[in-house]
Amino acid sequence: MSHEEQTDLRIRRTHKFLQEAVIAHIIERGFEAITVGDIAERAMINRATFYRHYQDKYDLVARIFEETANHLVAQMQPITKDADNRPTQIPPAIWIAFFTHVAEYARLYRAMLGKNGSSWFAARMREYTITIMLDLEKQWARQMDRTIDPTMPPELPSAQLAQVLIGTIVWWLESEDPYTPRQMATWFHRFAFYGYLVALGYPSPPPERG
Amino acid sequence: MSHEEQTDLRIRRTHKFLQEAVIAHIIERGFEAITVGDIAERAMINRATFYRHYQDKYDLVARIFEETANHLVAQMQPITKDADNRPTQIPPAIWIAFFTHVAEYARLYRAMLGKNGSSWFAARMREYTITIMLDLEKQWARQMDRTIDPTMPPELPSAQLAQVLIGTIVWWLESEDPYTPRQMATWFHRFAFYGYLVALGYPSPPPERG
DNA sequence: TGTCTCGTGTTACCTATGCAACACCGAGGG
DNA sequence: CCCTCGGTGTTGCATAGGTAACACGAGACA
Repeated sequence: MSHEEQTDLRIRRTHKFLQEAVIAHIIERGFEAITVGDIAERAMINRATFYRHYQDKYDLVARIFEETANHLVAQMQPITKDADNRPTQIPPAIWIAFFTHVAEYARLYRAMLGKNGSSWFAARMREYTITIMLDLEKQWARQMDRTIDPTMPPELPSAQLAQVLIGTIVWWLESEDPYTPRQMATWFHRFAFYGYLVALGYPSPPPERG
Repeated sequence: MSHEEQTDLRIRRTHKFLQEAVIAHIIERGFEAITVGDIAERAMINRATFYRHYQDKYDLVARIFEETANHLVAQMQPITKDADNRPTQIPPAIWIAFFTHVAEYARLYRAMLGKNGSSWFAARMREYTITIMLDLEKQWARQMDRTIDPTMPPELPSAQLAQVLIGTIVWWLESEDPYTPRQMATWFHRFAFYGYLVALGYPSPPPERG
């Protein structure tokens, strides 16, 4: 964050324009048809400069998701524990923000995750979500007492959660009905997080509020 | 034009972003309230870089108009003479393009030319229109035979034309009714250009078409 | 009155980017 | 078969731009 703020203005500009350009192109023509030259031209960035920042177009798209995800996670700090030592904010505003982001770039995510999408992107998104959740678990473990089944692979709940998240998004994007980000956040959270918290060792799911 | 194309990509970017930034700020907050720092920050351009390209915010806005005007003039080349050796294309498509541009940046021009506008901008716009018209007259003079009243100051018709143009724009922007750019182009041309051409020495106004 | 803040211009130094050229590769196409 | 063509990825050099600092002037305000 503040780490991001103090990078050279030119670098921030370059990242921004390349990201906007590739998103626009994905929406218009799909991902596979795009060349690095297309992206660079639209972004008004020299192609050589592209390679100084990203390995290829896959790297660029992957980092777009990662950066927004990081941004969202950074806002997750206000998660606190309630009187019973359980996470509050249910469904967390952060998930509403996340689904709002997905809605905003619906055509992008549909292009990347849908039937003609790039499977590497779904895989990458899953991977990254897992690492994020593992990090968050460590923070929470510091904050709360909980007893974990020692035979359970520790990354399993995160993998399950990531899978539910992507599945929810795909279903949403292909759904006919215009459900709101808040609805999706609620339903995702209700389904995924209670099982997730129980899997992590919380004896009973916290009550729903908000 | 091709001159513009071969300038350094960074310079084109910088100009573009500074121009977009100042226009957005003018529309939002008016011209006088803006500082160079505001423009630079919004454009993601360092303030020092601003001064490498423009003297101050006045210079920037003036050049925006001048560049669009130059662009429009460059498209005026297809003006030809008809069988009677008079300019064709009436009302010229170029004036429709011009009023379309004004419509697009209506809030900008309203802010700059309206009652609370900056009088220097109107003056600058008038000046620049005059120089453009004088240049065009020279080209036409090469192409056509015409007899000019030798006692008439040669820049007067251009000054009159510029004044009519600005007056037409101001009236349009403050008008309640949504006249189209084509209508405005027609009415401007009908009023201003016939007198203009006669003043330049054409014995009779060309017939209306298009 | 002094000084504090804010906007303006300007400068010296460093760096990110543009540009042009290059080799490489895979897909067509004669 | 060779051959072009388009896209990839890389490199050396020139330069536009970022950064931080500076002096200056014009209010605001005690």
